[in-house]
Amino acid sequence: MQRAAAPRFRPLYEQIKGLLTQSLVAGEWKPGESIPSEVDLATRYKVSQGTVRKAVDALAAENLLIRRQGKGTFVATHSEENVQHRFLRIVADEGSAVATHSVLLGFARGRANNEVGQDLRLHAGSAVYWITRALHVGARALVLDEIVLPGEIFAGLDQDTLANTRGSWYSLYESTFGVRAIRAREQIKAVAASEYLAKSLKVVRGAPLLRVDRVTYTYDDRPIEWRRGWCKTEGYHYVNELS
Amino acid sequence: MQRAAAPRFRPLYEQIKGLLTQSLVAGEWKPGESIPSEVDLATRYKVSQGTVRKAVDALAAENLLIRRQGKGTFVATHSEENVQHRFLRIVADEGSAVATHSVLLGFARGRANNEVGQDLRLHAGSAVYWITRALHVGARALVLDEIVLPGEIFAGLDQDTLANTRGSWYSLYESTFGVRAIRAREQIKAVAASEYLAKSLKVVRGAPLLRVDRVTYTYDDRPIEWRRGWCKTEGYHYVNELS
DNA sequence: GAGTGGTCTAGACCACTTT
DNA sequence: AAGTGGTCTAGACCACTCC
Repeated sequence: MQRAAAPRFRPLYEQIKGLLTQSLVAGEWKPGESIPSEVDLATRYKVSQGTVRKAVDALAAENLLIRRQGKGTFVATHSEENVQHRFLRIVADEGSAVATHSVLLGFARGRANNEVGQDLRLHAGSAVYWITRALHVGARALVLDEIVLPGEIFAGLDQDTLANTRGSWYSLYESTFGVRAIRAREQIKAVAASEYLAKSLKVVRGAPLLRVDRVTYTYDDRPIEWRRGWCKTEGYHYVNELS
Repeated sequence: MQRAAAPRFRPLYEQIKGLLTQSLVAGEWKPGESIPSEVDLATRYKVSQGTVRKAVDALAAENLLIRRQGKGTFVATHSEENVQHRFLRIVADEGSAVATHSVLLGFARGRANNEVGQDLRLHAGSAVYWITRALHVGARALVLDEIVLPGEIFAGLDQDTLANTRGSWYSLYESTFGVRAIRAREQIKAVAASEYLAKSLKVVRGAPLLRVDRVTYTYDDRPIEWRRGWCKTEGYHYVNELS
């Protein structure tokens, strides 16, 4: 492979990384499938195995690929057990993961308001799906979520599909709409429960709740989902590792 | 270098990483200083430069070392401008970093209670410093922190030192006590402001606050600091990147 | 045993910083 | 020009998985 004439130096392995990402976006290899072996990729791109290796390492570090010694390199998916809670940071106070199930409360087609439109980089008034759901732990509601999805990306989404989805919604996005959630940014505030929230979450009005805003992105930092969740934190908390 | 006979395979570069970490712990290279060049280290450990490289890469990924092309590899420090906010996740709603200064409110020698003792892995009743401070933005208090430090590690700590510390306390720990904060774990809840908190933060009693518990660790996962902070989130929020 | 990713080496050369 | 980290190569061999 020829190094592109560049005003600023761009390493070969980054170019390879870009080509691999393109193939991922184009769906050449689907979530859960294995990609070609390192030697095959090296042949294909006419570089050494070491260079392919560095590109794959970078994508694995970003959780786009998963390496398995002796088996191969696989396209990451949200359906796997071990990543079910990849974006869920709420745990019980004792530290155990929460087993939640989703209860659909509302589903509507609508138009993006200013706040959502800006976060999702949509034109004002773009068509969106506006969804409300609760996350239950056993019989008790722990989180109430408002979820907004761009109509263009999730065309044809319907209520029944969502109501029947078990596990993470991100695996649904992936399998049904070919949209892969890669990273997310959360903004957290403490707020007082409104009348409606208090009733839904069975707390007193004005009770302190965690409000978690999330924008989720796919490849190339393209936003695909807007969320606002209100979470009761008695017996539960939000965890974060800093380094 | 001879590969250690091992029941389970342990890569060479991990062993080198361990040796480098030992030197860091022992203080052979101090924060801000440069470590020997890759070729020097390769000679010293009798391995190839590539192997040293991989070990250094790993430590750089953990933020223990900082690589600077053309200059060398340096021991990370908390005094640098760009890492001042390494552990501070509170930002203004517009996204700009907050410029805070610390105001010391209380300083006492005491004994660890059960909760703190457990988190800091101290024996019940161990001597600790018990500190209260506020983080101000301009004239307004934004966060109220309770900070507990093990007496053994921070022997000789006094009130004036803390009161005169500008910037992150972690640089003080580093420079004065040789204790390097490496990583931290935070647990976040929404709580209602107590009488005392309401007065300190100038909010109404019962107002929702973010309660952020943090345990900070040094090398080998040894806990060095316990914190509980209460944070007002009007105009500010806690940010987190998920991937 | 064959195929995969993972480690390690030795050497060449490039990009960046300082002298 | 010298010294540092950064890239890239080619090849050998190791560890793991599956047939």
